[in-house]
Amino acid sequence: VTSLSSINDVARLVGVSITTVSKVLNGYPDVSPKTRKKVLEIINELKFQPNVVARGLVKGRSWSLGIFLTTSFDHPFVSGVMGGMKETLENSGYDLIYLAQGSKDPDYDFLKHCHSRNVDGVVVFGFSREDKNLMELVKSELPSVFIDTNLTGKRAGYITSDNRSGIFMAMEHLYRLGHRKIAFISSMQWLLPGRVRFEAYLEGLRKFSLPYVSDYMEIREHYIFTKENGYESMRRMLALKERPTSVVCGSDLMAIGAMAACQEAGLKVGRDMAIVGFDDIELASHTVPKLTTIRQDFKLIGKKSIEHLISMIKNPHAPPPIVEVPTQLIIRESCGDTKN
Amino acid sequence: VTSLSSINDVARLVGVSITTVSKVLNGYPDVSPKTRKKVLEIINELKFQPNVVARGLVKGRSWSLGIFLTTSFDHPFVSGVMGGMKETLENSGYDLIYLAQGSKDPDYDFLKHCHSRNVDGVVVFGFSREDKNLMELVKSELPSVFIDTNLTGKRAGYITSDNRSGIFMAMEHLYRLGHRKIAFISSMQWLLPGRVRFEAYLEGLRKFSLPYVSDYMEIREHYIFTKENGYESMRRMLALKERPTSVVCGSDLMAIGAMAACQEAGLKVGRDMAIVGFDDIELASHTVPKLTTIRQDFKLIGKKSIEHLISMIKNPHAPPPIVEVPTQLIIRESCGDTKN
DNA sequence: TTGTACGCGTTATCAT
DNA sequence: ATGATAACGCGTACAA
Repeated sequence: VTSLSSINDVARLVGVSITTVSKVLNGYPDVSPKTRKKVLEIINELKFQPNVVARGLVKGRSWSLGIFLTTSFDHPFVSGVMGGMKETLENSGYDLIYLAQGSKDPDYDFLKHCHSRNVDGVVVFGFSREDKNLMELVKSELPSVFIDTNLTGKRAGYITSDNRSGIFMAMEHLYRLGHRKIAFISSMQWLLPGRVRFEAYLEGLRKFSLPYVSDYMEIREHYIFTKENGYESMRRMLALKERPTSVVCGSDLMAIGAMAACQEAGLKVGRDMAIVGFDDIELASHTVPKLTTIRQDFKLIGKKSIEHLISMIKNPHAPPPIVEVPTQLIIRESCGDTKN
Repeated sequence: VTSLSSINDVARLVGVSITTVSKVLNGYPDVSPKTRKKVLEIINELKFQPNVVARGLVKGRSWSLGIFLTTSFDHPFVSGVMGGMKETLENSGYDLIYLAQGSKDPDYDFLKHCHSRNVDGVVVFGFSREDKNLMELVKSELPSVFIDTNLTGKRAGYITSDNRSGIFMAMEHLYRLGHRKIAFISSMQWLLPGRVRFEAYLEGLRKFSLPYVSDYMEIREHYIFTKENGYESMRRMLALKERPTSVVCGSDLMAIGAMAACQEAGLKVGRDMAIVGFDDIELASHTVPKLTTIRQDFKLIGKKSIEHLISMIKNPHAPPPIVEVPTQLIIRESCGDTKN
């Protein structure tokens, strides 16, 4: 679909060349006041608006950003982050193009798709850093921001949460409450957050001089941050002769699954077992008992990713972002530390 | 950003005109096998991919769809529906452009934005049907699909849930359980789902020969489907001399708020008060007691909206959709009908 | 079978 | 102050 009225129509009706119209459109000074006035009138009359696509073709700037997704939109993390993007997008002049990747095509190419759509920059969501498509993007000249994938390049940076501190806060909280047997249930080693959280857990063990007990670690490779996996892992832990008194989970959903396993086993979460989650999704404040968790600032992640992307586009020398958005310990009831 | 290599580069390297390259690109028969072969080779070598934007300029088809949002991405309804869109989008050849509306500009124009971006069609999410922007869209030639707004035009249709049946199912369920005092807490008369649900409630009253008690209806105009509003409304109801024994809520969040109000008043939901929600968001199955609710098929709504939009684009005579996606009663615990 | 010329809607250079 | 003209990357009728 093309514009109903083009710059040609405006020019014709005013009786000037399209060059002149273009000049008033772009605020050039060399056009007489009366001509400018007439042009503006016709523009209003015709409800004309310049075609940003055609403009992009000649200017080399499309005023559009691309976004790639692995998981779907209906995922608290994705939708939360995109919520943050939306606000930054408005009034920025940029539109956001969801680049739908055909799952059919085996050698589908991210970079090609970007060029084909003329996007000025791209946001990439939660892919593995080994993905050859990402490697290509990183090496390219296209400004790109990765969320939760620690890839960098001349024009590529990333945004993620400060997962390390998050895990530390969780462990410190438990430690202060007297826990010495702190288990860990998490997922997906091959994605940044999974890796970092696990490493932080190990580091935390040393930090608080806690013993390394491999039975207390459930982080199978193929794991995903789901309720079901949390449930299964917790069941295994509960079957241990000497079971942990507390568990740090890689996600709220896993924590919720773990809570279910405890309740099923007749344990009271918050008294017999302390559990802390990660994310602080809506659900976390609605469980019984309410979940103590590490909050990720979804909106800020989204906001920063767009801000940095635009900044890189505007300024060729802007350094690619490497930012860790602070996490926060939200104390509720699942560690038994409140009156309940 | 423009393509690294253009059709010109290919032509030059092969030693033919760009016309010939274009022909192999578009599968024209009139090109010799060897020429075609050479062209294909260079295309691979250069990792060339035609610029879909430039192509759109000349063909009048951009292979892109627009989407307007009132609320943000981080809303169970929006993200759920978009999840359904995603799957249909992949392999469809279309990309989805989030059209960010500058909140600054008072006379920002949807249609203009669409033309400016050359989108082939547009999905509009949850605006009021009185919105002048929507009126303009409906009257235009641009294929458009409205979600939860019953607007139609020559090239415009809508998709929504079968809210009416949903409310009926809820009321019938309560009626069968013996309830005769069925209250209604809902919101936003000016949006389609709000209106339909309320009308269905009134109709249900007649259907089941229940008395019209205005005290049992909380549907203030400015209301939004939030937990807080559900909470407030329930409190008011509980203060009634003769209070209802059951409540149908316009959303799960409202139902959750209502549950909180009941518990605060010392009532046991499921025994002293039956509550049914609407939506079946993730949260609904995690409340205590678990929420009985009317499920909307988010994904199907998303799927259908894209399918119909594409079909309208491909076929100028395709009738605009007017579809109501079935809803479903999900019986859990909040009406006291299960062992708990 | 191949290439010329024009057009899509716009901006930019350079005369006039 | 204004307007040809070329260009952006591509498709296509028509001529060769």
